[in-house]
Amino acid sequence: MRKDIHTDGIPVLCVSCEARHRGVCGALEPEQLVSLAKSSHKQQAQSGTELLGDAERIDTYANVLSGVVKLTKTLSDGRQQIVGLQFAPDFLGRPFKTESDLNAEAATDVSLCAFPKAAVERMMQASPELERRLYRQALDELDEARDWMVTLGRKTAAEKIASFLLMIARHIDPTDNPDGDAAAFDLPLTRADIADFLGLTIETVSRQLTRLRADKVISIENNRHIVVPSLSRLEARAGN
Amino acid sequence: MRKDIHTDGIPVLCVSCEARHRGVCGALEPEQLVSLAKSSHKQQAQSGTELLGDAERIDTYANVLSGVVKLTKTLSDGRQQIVGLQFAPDFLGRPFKTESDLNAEAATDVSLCAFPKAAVERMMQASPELERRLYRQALDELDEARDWMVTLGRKTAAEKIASFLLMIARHIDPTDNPDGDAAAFDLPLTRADIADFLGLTIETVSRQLTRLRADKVISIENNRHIVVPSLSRLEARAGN
DNA sequence: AGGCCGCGTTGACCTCGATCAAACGTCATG
DNA sequence: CATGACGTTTGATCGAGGTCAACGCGGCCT
Repeated sequence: MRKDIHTDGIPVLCVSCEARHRGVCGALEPEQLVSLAKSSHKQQAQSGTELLGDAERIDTYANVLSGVVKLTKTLSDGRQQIVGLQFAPDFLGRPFKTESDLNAEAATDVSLCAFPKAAVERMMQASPELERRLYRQALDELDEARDWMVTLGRKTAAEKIASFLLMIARHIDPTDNPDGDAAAFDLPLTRADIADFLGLTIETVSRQLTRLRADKVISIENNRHIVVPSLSRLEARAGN
Repeated sequence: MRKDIHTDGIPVLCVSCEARHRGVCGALEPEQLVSLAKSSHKQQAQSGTELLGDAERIDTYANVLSGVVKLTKTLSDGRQQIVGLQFAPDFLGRPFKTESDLNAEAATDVSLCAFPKAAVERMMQASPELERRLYRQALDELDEARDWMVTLGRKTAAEKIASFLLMIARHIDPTDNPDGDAAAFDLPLTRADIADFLGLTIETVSRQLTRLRADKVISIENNRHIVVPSLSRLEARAGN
């Protein structure tokens, strides 16, 4: 599905963006791509690793090539909230700002294509098309954030879990089910992460998952692998 | 503070944007401004009016000149969540999309400077500077949305109310208090709106406000006018 | 006047989800 | 093997906030 091309021995991995019409590279001319690729480096990170310099001095942009990155915010007493999840081939970084109170952390093992901030911003000046793409992604993220505000503010725990599973199912597994009503995927988050994402506790997350299993809406293998026989039955529990 | 200029008898009201370095007009050359102003029209709306065509077929962009606009989402059973508040001189509209499940409604009496979508998008093509500004506003809104996700997901009712009052205080009343620790303002929202904004019920909102008043953190006049003797004491209750 | 409606407050009660606590399975380690 | 760390599940209990209900207040109608 993804074809990696190489230039000067440097893999222009972010070609994968183009496949889903998002991200940086689809917007650039070939010679611009090469120039950007020269300043980039591929980066692997294990689950749990902090990315992008621990929320201070953001000098790196990156494309997510595989895995899931969680964006978190933490209150002074330790309460935490996940405010965004970035899947491949999302773009990671905050233009026009050098600092942020956001933390980016690898939720699963992650591979990134990282660029120095300066290179991307230079490229953005040169290519209105690139800027347009980043603008679009920001608007998409804004839409997603607002959707989750409804989930956080107005849905019950059961509805939150159902909504979360649906969201994951939409991001993963679009491959082998030819528009069937079923889905199967590995959860990219631990129970603790799911709790931080939904504004719940791990116990509540666990109980609600158990309840969905007892009701035959999902089945769970190895605590991580989820099988959804009928997405529409799951949707009926999401409360939209 | 705001100076309205006139061109061909059409008031280019959105000059007010420039005053706060945001919005459409500051990014345009004078002749572009005139062209845009010709296609614009000022619009007044009473509190409660639906704006931008009831969430379908968004064909209008607008600058908020005065008042507050609430962006809401509603679940099928009627539960509602406010996902954004737009103050002057924010820009209202969703580029690159013709529909949205968002509702825009006047929270207070509002005056707008409305443009046909086509005119703004044409102008955006011509002026990278304009697009850049809109991009920046989208990123700012994203930051705000993520801040509120923390509030919605992880704060107690008391902390939510304190955070809300602080947010309002920052948006209104920056004028007469020369960086003092005090503030005073009229709430632009009803109790029901505050509840929808914070993911609470009106009763809880009312109780928490009463509690803040009992603790002398705020005083309330006419149910709408709030006086905050010490913003830092209020901040201590916001739980950040 | 009286009555009604929209908005806000207050009280009594209950429920959903948090909290506290214990135990389980699966690893990697000594 | 035992040991411990980690993620997860399950149970018992508690409390913050929701629900239901009554009432107060001011404005606007006829």
